Parts: sequence; C-alpha cells; structure tokens
Amino acid sequence: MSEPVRSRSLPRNNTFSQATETVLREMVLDGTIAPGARLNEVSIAAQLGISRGPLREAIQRLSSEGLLTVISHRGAFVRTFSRQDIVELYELRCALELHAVRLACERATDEDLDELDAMLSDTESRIRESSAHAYPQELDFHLRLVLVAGNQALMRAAQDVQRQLALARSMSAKRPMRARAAVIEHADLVAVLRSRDVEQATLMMSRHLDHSMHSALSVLGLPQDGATEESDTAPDSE
Amino acid sequence: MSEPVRSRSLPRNNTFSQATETVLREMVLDGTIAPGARLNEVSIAAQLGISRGPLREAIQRLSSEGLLTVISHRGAFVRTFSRQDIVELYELRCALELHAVRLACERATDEDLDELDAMLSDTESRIRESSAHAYPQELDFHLRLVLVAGNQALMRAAQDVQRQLALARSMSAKRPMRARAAVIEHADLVAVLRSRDVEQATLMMSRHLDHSMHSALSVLGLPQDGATEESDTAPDSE
DNA sequence: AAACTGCAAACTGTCAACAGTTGGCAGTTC
DNA sequence: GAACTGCCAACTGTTGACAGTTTGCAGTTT
Repeated sequence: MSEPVRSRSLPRNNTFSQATETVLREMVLDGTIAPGARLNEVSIAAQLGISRGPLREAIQRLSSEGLLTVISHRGAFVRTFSRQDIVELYELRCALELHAVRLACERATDEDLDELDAMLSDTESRIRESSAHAYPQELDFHLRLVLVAGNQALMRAAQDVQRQLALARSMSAKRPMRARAAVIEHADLVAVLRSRDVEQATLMMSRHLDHSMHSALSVLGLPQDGATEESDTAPDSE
Repeated sequence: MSEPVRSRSLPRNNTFSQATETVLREMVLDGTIAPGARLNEVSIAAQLGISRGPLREAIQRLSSEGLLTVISHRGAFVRTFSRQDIVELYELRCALELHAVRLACERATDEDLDELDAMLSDTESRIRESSAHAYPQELDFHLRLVLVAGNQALMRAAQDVQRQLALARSMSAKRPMRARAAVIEHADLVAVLRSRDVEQATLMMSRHLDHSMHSALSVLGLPQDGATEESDTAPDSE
C-alpha cells in the first residue's frame, strides 16, 4: 500500500475532485465499500493516487446526495437505511414519479412512448437469458420516464432518490426479484400513457411503486408493516 | 482588507466548514452576494478568517443544493434562473407539496392544524402592521405543512426547492406581493384539511401554487407564458 | 473481575504554499 | 484601425504538513 494502486482508475473528468466523486459513487453503489463502513480518507486518497483535499470535496457532495453520512471528527460513513428511511424514500419517489407520469401523459410524444416500449422488450429478452441484473434496467425505465416528463429539476431529484434506494437495496444480497412482474406493469403503464388517461396512469404507477416498495422491504428482510426499527450499523448524524 | 473582517461572524457550529456553509447560504439568500456574481475564494476566506479548504467544502455542498454553480477552473457563481428553471422548480414543488398535502390529510393531528391556523393569524396581524416581509412567512407555512406530513426525506427535498426559489426571487427587488391573498388561500386549505377531503385539499394546493408561480414570474418580470428565455448573467455549468 | 484513568496511535480539520489554467492586456502585424 | 499573438496577473486545483479530536488500550484502583 505504498504506491498509487488505482485499482479503479480515475476517469478523465476535468478535475480530480469531480472524477473522485464519480468513482466513489460507483464504489459505494456496487458495494466495494460496504454500507455502514467508514471511509478512511488517507487510505482512499492513496488508493486513488490523490491527496485528501479533492477527496474531501467529493465526500461533501456525496453526502449532500444522501449516499454518505458525515459526522464531525469521526468521518464519513456509507449510509445505512432503517425501515422508516426506506418507506420515506418510497413516499418521496411516489411524489416525484407520480407527478412525472402526469407530465409525461401530457408531453410524451409517440416516439418517446415507442422508445419506452423498446426498452421494455430489450429488458424482457435479457431476463429470458439470465434473470440477473434486472434491477438496474428497472431503474432505467423509471428514469427514462422522468426524462420524458421534460423537467431537469425533477429529473435530478428522482435520480438522487433512486441512487439512495439502490444503495439501500445493496444492503442485502441481490435476489432475482420480481423482474418479470415489473416489466409487465411497465408495459401496461406505457399502454395507458398512449391513451393519455392521466387518472388511470397515475393509479397504475401508484400501484406499481407500492409493489416495488413491498418487494424492496422483503428483499431487505424488513417487516412489510409495523413499528419503526432503527438501523444500527452506522451512527446517525450528530 | 488585510485582517479578518468577519462582518458576519461564524456561528459556533462544530467545524469551520459547516459554519461557513451556513453563513454562505445566508449571504447568497439575502443578496449580500448578488445572483450571477462570482465567489472569490481568497477574498471570502479572508473575510471569514479561514483558509480556502473549508470554504471550498462549503461551496461544494451549496452547489449540490442548487444555490451555486461551479465551473471548473473558473469558479463558483451564485446561481441565476431562467424562466424555464423557475417553471421547472415550481413543477417540482408541486410534486412535493401536493404529495405532502395528501400525507398531511391522513396524518395531521388536530393540534397540527391548530398550529397552522395560529401561524396564519400571526402572519395576518403582521401584514396589517407592515405589508413587508411577508414572503418568508409564506414559505414557513408551506414548510410547516410538509413537516406535518411526517417525512424527513420529503422535507429535505422541499426545503432545497424553496431555497432555490427564494434565491430566484431575490433576483428582483422584493415587492409586497400577494401576501393577503396567500394567507386566505392558506386558511382555506387548513379548513379543508380539517375535513380530511384529500381531493379538495390537493386541488386547492394545486391552484395556490399556480397562483404563486404566476406571481413569482411577474415579480421577476418574466412573461407568464411563452417561449423559453435563457438567463445570461451567469454561465451555465459546463 | 469490573470500572475508571490516562496515555498514545490513528484519523479528521485546517492551513499555507505550489502548480496549472484562465482571461485580459500590451504589442505587433496586416 | 482591426485582428492576432504572446505574455502576465489573478485565481482555482492540488498538495503535504501541522493541529486538535477521538478511540482503543494498558495500567491502576476498587
């Protein structure tokens, strides 16, 4: 551990700080740094072959994004999620994506909807081959839908929430999950969007997200309903 | 300009970095640093009597929050808003606060609603004295409502959006605005919340936000509807 | 043996200096 | 006079070192 290891080399972003943000986010989301783990600044900086300055700046941004929890004089921890946190994130996701559906219902062009359908058939064929890796595609569909809604601020917010949920999910071993069911629900949603029926579309999205949340809670081994249960693998903010 | 001026002294937060974030946010929101202006790191650090390290960390966080725009090798600028930006922020605010109303309709206790009414009569009496400074109170009511919805993630998101809109508003001289009308609309909303009528409550909030947006656009001297018009006082992110 | 005290190592917070980039200005050319 | 070129000042990006805090352990006490 004496020379720049850089097992994951820095992308060609303009500054070390930006590149480090990207790399760190990946390392957190794919579990290279486990949830609840502390980020040792000197060791990570050494691994990336940079100094602590740009690393700390990247940490601040990821903390604002909700992926890290920074505690004064103790360090930055990969965020962990209580059942309550996940329910709240799903409620927030509901707020964002239901509104996205409303907007998309007005604004989506037929080409937009065609592309969404194309995504779905692609996902479907991949599932036929190996049922793994279906979750990222699930997220991609939702983000694409928000994109179609044509609102950058909304898009950014939705992206942040999804990243947090992806991290929460990474707290457990990934299971094949309900990929097939999700694809069907997506397809039905697109069909309703074509008919421009806002009421029906929001209703379907609402149900879909509800299914998704229960699936997530079960994957995480958390009770589907019940009293609040605090996570204790990482301390809360001060 | 040789010694620590500290016209605005740092609060007793744990670290310089955190304290600086708070102070900088205030300076941006109250116009001490004008929208579109560049933040000179050395001069601000000198003013606050700290070095550039913690200052830069604070800048990163405020950039994630949407108050600053950072451009590599050129600096951090107080964000400016195009008409499109404001419309998008209002759409996002709609998504968040309409959902907050739905949740509040289920969860708000009678005491919560009493407190909201108390806030309103307080605001009302202040308006009677001097019609100025009504805008912060307007925001407080909305945040309080989101708080009643009982979702921290939602609260954080709503707070971010409101801060950005407050900054956008600061781009123009503050006018007394439609404070009276807003208070009435708020009071009506609380009344409907008491009857637990979700449909009616969301409808009212929706209309209220629409009024608010048009008022904001007019205060900013932007067309109420029409083609996109880019702001040009500060460059966009790269 | 359990609890408390004090030290030491490890780590974060902060600083001051160095390096690289940008933008503008003076001088030159056409 | 306008456009171009090259330099210089100002500023951001990054670094390595120093300072203060936390945490765990060894030693002591009850």
